[in-house]
Amino acid sequence: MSIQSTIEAIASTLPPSTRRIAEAIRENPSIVLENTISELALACRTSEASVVRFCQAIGLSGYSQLKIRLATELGREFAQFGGSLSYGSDIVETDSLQEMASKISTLEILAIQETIAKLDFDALAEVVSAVDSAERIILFGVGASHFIAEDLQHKLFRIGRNAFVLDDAHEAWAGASLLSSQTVALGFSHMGETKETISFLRVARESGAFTGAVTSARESTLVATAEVSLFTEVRETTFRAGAMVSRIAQLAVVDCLFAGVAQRRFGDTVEALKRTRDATRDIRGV
Amino acid sequence: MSIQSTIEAIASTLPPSTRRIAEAIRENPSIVLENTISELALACRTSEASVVRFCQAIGLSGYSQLKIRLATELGREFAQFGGSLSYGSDIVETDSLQEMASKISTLEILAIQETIAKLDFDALAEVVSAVDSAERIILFGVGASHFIAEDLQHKLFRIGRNAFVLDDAHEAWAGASLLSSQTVALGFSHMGETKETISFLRVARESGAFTGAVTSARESTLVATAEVSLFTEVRETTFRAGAMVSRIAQLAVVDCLFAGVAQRRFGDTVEALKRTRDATRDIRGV
DNA sequence: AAATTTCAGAAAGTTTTTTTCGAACCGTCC
DNA sequence: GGACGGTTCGAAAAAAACTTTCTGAAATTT
Repeated sequence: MSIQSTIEAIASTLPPSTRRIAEAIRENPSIVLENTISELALACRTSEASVVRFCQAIGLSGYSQLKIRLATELGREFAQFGGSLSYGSDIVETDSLQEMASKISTLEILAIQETIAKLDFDALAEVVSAVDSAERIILFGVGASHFIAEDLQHKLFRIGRNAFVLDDAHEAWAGASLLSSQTVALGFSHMGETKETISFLRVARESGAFTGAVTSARESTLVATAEVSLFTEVRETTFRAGAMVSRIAQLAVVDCLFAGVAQRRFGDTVEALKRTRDATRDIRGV
Repeated sequence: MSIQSTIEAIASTLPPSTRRIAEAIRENPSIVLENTISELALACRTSEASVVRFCQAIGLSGYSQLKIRLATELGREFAQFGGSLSYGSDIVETDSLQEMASKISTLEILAIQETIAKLDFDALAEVVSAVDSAERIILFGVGASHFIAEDLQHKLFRIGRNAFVLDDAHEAWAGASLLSSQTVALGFSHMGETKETISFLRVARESGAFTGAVTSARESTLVATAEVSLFTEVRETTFRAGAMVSRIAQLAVVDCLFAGVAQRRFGDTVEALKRTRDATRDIRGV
């Protein structure tokens, strides 16, 4: 994982003095290359010691390491994007559409990268197995997470899996209570504390279904309720409209899940997708 | 001029001791990043002073400079030759989950990048204006595109816009025929040839509504029907399950559109989103 | 309110880099 | 051959940069 995304990732968990350093680097990474540790410390109104602590916090041995790693990374970035990458800054009133788009896309890209980088593939394999062999797959999510559930349902249906999205809490509980061991129940909730989704998973689990959660909150009730959890990596702190970014990350996870199932069932995703695509082509005009 | 070619150029003119350093760096540039000046000096059977003299000979102030400049340069090289290896390979039967996830995420990231890079911001501004001032916003999409429409509807609703998703073709035509100039109609279709969506936009346009399309097909009937079109960039060629990638790109466009509208209406997205977030927090349990 | 933990900076310590300076070397000229 | 101007070179001193340690302050918990 890149240094800059690591900084992004843990910036919010850092204590004030150390965080100022993270902010400064986020705004202008080359500050590290152009300044000594003392100068950077002064610029951040802190001490050299804190800069070293910061370096260690992001997994590096010290400031010299940071210099080299960041230099490598900036060189790489420059080659790819021509130097026009703006990490992390928040959307403000005066942003042009271009600036806004660039910020949003950067954050979305970052979210996908980090989510995939940190994805627990053992957990994913478990869920894939369960979904692959289940008789029914019940999906549930409220609000924005509802669309994620629908998206997955749509895709699973296309490869012949019996996937359902339950639309409201009552239906969900009723449905959940009828589940058996041949059933997989997946709950989607960004914050991991949506009451309905938690209840849904709890009832499903009590009925003997395999239960999985997709969320960004590792320490949440939802995670405690589910047998297996898949996590998205989203930082709401830097960009306040985190809903957009969160959803993209969830979709990335869903895509991996789907691809895994599709691969198992068809050896190759191609055949199945080609088949359904041919079918949908018929109902389309010219 | 790059450091490495400078070294190449003057190596022959250097005195023996200094030249040994040039040779060593030419053979393995990263030796500079991994060693201190003393270690490098030792490895070249010479002294620290000579290393510094070498640095000055190639126009740098000292060894630290060399480290940073070389790191940047090596990073750039890697991005050009080493970083692009995993691009474009298709998902195959034997891929592990990790490989698959990496491929999917790479393609999704690529799609976002290219879509935003090529986005027509004048067209976006037009759509933002229209959505901002419209009395009603009607969205329509079939299949996977339906979720995109729903997603946007959800978001627009949260900032107080009257956005609707029409669920089937009949409803869409009935709804579209009642539209007025105070209405915005947006149609979503990945391939741009979905019959229902085209009809929807046509009827809407005939009724005097402002019509927009979001699609990846620049030469499509949908684009011809709509007043303004926003395009996604998706490389179907490399990855046959293009639906996943296409959807992510569409969402990225939708996010920009939404952010633009939110910014206009509230100056800053923050307040509106905070407000609705507070509201939804109430209905969540612990 | 006391105890504990966390955080931050001063200062000491260490490593790394830079500079200085004199010795060795080399070719040239006397 | 030996003195001389020039260059090259490395040892060692000096400076700078970096890291570690320690202590007091602040925040948090008990």
